Amino acid sequence: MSNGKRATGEELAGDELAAWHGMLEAHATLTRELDRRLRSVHGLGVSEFDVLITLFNGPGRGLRMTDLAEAIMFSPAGLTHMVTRLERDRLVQRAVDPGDRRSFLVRLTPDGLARLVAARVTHNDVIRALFTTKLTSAQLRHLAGIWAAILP
Amino acid sequence: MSNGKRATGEELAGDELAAWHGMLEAHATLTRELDRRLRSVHGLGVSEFDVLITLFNGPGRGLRMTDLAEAIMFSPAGLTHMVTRLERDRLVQRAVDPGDRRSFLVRLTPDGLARLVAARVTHNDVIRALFTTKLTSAQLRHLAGIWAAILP
DNA sequence: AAAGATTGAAATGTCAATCTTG
DNA sequence: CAAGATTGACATTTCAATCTTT
Repeated sequence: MSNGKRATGEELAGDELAAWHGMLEAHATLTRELDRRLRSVHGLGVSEFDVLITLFNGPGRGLRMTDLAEAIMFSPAGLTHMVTRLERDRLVQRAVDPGDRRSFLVRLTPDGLARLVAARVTHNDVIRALFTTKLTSAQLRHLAGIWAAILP
Repeated sequence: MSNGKRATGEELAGDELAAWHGMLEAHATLTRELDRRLRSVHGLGVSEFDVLITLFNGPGRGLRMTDLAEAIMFSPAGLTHMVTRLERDRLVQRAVDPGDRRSFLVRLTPDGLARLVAARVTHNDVIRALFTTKLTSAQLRHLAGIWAAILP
């Protein structure tokens, strides 16, 4: 019984340990390299890229602060700080939501759109080079199923 | 062609996108919950736990700063700050390496060992509850193989 | 000079408290 | 009062520069 699942209280071992530890290592390795490349080539960190791509995919290239924070798994305060930086760099713009004046709509500026489009190429290249092209189609399919089973 | 791998320059889509995005979401979700639980029950964050468990697995319950930093994927400076905090809390102890006086050996104290042993139960319980028990044995095996294919 | 480690400054993100609008 | 967002204080981690030993 050197592999497989164990009972509560026992140590993680075998595939259980490899599955968990592998995710930690893979995540750290991939996001660090992605961050390094995005930062050196485009002056954007992974977090900044996530904001821009999420806005890009939103209706009208924009989103409310709350919805944006939820989408990228940021705290409200954290997002405020980040958007303040991005607005200073003229990549996004805030405007009061006419429908609910408590809300701010964040939108990509033309500069932000241009930076995003350029960075997206690097982003996808890195992910393919370090991740998806190292896996078979079956492995990619399995992985998608695994995340679906774990996430609510 | 709504699934599978794409050529360079194209957008991530289908299983490729699900595999990548799923890892980001799963990692964030799992490590946050793990951190919350470890912190509230044992007063340890995930990073602190990683240091303690890595020392525990080291020869003689200790490691050199450099080797410890490498094992937990920390920068040298980051590890120095962290070990300073852990030493203040009497969970680890630094001592000059007799063999090479540039090095410091970090060791678990009795307090550190006790905290680790207690926290490890919570740690393993959370990982099983949120992760490994939601997957079949085949999925765990696939996952282990996937990380092996990606990591160098 | 190179390796091991540390120091202080800077960047990033979270929490608690607060302000405004619904 | 609840929801949306912000503010300031704090914790954590990294980078560049530095110190000591090999």
